[in-house]
Amino acid sequence: MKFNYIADLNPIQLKIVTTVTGPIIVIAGAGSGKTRILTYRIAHLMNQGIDPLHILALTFTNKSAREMKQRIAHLTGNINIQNLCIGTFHSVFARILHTEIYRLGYPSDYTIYDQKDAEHVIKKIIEELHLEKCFSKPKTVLSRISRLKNNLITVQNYFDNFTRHSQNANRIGYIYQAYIDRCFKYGAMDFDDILLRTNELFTRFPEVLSKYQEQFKYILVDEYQDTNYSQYLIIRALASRYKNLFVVGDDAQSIYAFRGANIKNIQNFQLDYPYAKIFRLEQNYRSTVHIVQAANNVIACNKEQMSKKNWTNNEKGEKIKFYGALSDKEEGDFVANTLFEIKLQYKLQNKDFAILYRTNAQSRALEESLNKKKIPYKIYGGISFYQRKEIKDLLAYLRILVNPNDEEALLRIINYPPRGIGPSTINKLLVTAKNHGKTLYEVLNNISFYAKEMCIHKRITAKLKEFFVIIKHCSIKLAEGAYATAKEVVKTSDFLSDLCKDNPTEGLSRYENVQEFINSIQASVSERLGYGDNSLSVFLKNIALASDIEKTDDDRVSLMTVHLSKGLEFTIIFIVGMEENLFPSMLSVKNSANLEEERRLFYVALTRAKKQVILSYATTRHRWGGFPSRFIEEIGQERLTRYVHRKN
DNA sequence: CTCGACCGCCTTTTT
DNA sequence: GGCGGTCGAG
Repeated sequence: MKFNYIADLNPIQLKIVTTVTGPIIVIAGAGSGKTRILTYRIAHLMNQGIDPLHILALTFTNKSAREMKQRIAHLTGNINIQNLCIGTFHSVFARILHTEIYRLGYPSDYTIYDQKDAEHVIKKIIEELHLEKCFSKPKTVLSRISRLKNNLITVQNYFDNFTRHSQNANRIGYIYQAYIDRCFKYGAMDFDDILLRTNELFTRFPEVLSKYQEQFKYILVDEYQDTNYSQYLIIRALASRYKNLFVVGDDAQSIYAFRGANIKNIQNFQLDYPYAKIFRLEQNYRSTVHIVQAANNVIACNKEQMSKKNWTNNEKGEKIKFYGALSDKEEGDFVANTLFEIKLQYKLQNKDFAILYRTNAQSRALEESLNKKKIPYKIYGGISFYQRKEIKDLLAYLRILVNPNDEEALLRIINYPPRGIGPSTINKLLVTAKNHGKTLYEVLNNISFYAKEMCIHKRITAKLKEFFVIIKHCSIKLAEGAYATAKEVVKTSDFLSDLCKDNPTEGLSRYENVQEFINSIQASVSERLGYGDNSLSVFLKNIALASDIEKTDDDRVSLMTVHLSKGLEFTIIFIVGMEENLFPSMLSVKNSANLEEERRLFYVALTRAKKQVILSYATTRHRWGGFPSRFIEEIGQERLTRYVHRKN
């Protein structure tokens, strides 16, 4: 299979794509053809006769993994494309753990906890240790623990080196210990555990590491500037035998420090691999001169950065536009109206436009305005489909069937829909389980035996039995697959009747969500047919790591946070909410490192656009509102025009 | 002891 | 504007 490297790539790109072995780092400016490099390189490896089984490509989002796979399939004509391992760190290593984790005492059908699940476990631990006064927000505690895990700091390590006789630090240590124990007992892992346990696996079982070193002889990492220490160690371990490690990144686009991303990973690559070849891609093929220069002006305000000169041969284009609105509502109307006009003027499609914002909460005002104008849109991210209450409830039923130790899931549904099992009964159950060293599931399974000791009413015992019959009944269906099981859960748990109770319209949409979910199971199961795996278990892991159901690719305006927009491009970009304390966020302005990350975030936003960027802010907004962002000034007068305020 | 209604909270960003 | 927590009724 051949494709035309020469015509599609510039000389540097060609060199990068065809240098097959050894460590390579590419510093790739925005719009410099990074995705093209990655896809062509993988296609080239395959054309050189390298078995796709030996190639591992790690991306930052599932979406980019999917897109990359499609492009490679296109380039290579589909040879063995399904053997190619492309995915996010989390999805790739979750899959590896599925086969290897038994070595660490976890079940292969382990459950993956999302942030809300993890927060809830932390919350219960705080309550049990009576530390509510010290830590009112589980979220904060979880993020501290997350930092420790991402830096592979064990509990012991933490107590030895980081607590320094501070009482609060010690308390965090106790919660950390309890959290790890509990997750292990539940057969559960949070997102950080997937990376942490992979490291543990590779360290404790060299033969396992060796196996995957042999499998993944060629490793490619996208968005290397956003890897954390835990991810860095995994890559280093896997690549240490063959050293065919190819990383791409741009320090100017590092926007995940809050999640533990460490910019040193990219800066120190050449220390780890002294013979690494380094390439720079500085020509921007995406944007106009005005956009590239505006972005350069903005990023130049940062002190911490590797120097580079991004430039373009593209047309000059139009200046960045800036509009001041009176309210968030009016800002939405401005965006909808302007979008509509530009679309007619340049004969564009809806999907040529994206509207970007700093926080998910900003999407609502935009939705209303777009609806008024009848402009179809799609919101990415936000409260994802799988995080909706009704879906999480249904998921909890499925989780408990696959992994009976998942107490978090069990507690979620033991009284949902309401069946008369309240907090005090649940507490008795927990105490009994603890006293006998049993799991909650085991106690329920044998409730007649424990009922007397627990001093519960016959009526309540009956309720508990009734509940457990539902669980048992559904687990019989497991053999028939995920789809049949989910349908059985909905049927026997009386799930749907509860949905419409309070609010008929909202209830209907919840009902539809459940329907859609069931359908998606069916689709996913038929897709996966023949894998010979417990389909429900695999399905649950996949959706824990997927952010959303992919909708069909129709003609809609895209709405998303700036974070989610990284790696994407659109003809026209709107960036709304350009206000001090919103963008940059108020939590970042006190600290220069955080402010610089916000600035990189704005840099990412600007460089998504091919032809035009339109900025706006509102003087009043639900909570904040106010003054134009400092970033507006940083664009530079020669790149910016301000709208004269129109009265509508 | 459980359920449902109401009140007040808080709002970065994500695998 | 959505969620969790609290309080009063059954």
